[in-house]
Amino acid sequence: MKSIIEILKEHDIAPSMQRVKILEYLRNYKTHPTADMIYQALVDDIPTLSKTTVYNTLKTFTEKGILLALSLFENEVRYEYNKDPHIHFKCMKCNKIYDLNHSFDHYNDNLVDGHKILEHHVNLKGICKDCLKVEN
Amino acid sequence: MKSIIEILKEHDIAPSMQRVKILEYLRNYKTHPTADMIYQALVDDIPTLSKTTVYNTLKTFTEKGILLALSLFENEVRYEYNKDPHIHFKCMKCNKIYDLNHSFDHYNDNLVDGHKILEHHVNLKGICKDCLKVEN
DNA sequence: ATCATTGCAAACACTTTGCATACGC
DNA sequence: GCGTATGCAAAGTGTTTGCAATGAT
Repeated sequence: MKSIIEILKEHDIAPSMQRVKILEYLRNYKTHPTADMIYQALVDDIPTLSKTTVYNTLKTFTEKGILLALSLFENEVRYEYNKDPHIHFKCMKCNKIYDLNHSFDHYNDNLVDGHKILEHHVNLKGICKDCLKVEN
Repeated sequence: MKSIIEILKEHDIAPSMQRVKILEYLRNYKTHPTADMIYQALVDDIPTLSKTTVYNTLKTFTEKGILLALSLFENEVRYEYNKDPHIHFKCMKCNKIYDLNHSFDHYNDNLVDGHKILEHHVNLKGICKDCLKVEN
């Protein structure tokens, strides 16, 4: 597996402690965290960490194409590292967000009603496998 | 066409000037406005209108099922009245949001990877018909 | 020494809350 | 008159900005 530092360099980003830890976190935990969740997770490890740095870093990563910024179902931005085609599913009970590996080429490079489609985001909502178990 | 007051009563909402105007606006202008856009559009007509009332009203309408609150592509909530099945398309150039009448029953009442799907939101992004014309 | 990154504090934008006033039946 | 809707002001979130201190080469 490629090292975090390699990935940063490939994207023309100078490695720093904070940047490495943040990207590492996003690569390890595919939980679509918010900036605040990332901050909370890392501040024990880097006590001087500031939220500003987290925001700056996420912005840089997103601009350079390492991360994807998601507006899923609520009014907050979530970030993810995974770039493989997939869709999102959010459980209405436990609020967990799952990646589903349903590729969805339906609209790729296509014209729909005369509009040129460049991206598509499919967000599903319902009750997840685990919560269904608890219900029954 | 059903009157706004009828619709309100059907949903157990006491009609008031503000409520009527807000729902009227959303029924007439299918632009997926934010709370602020609605406020700006109506404040000339109702000079005493407050944003709190707009927020309260949108919340009530959403809870009672008259409106749908959308987290489309940015970090802000947009509201729509239209409940027919459709998907959203946002132009990356002019930022306009279109409704596309592609019903999308693909995932309806379905289990995907063991999760029970209750809602789906399909958001497309690209260049709209009009902006394509300007480009060429 | 230079240039970029970090991080505090303050500003900002959007939304919610507390509460007194006003309205409608 | 009573109960609800309204709207001001203040508080609460999530995020951005200005800028001085720090860090890396």
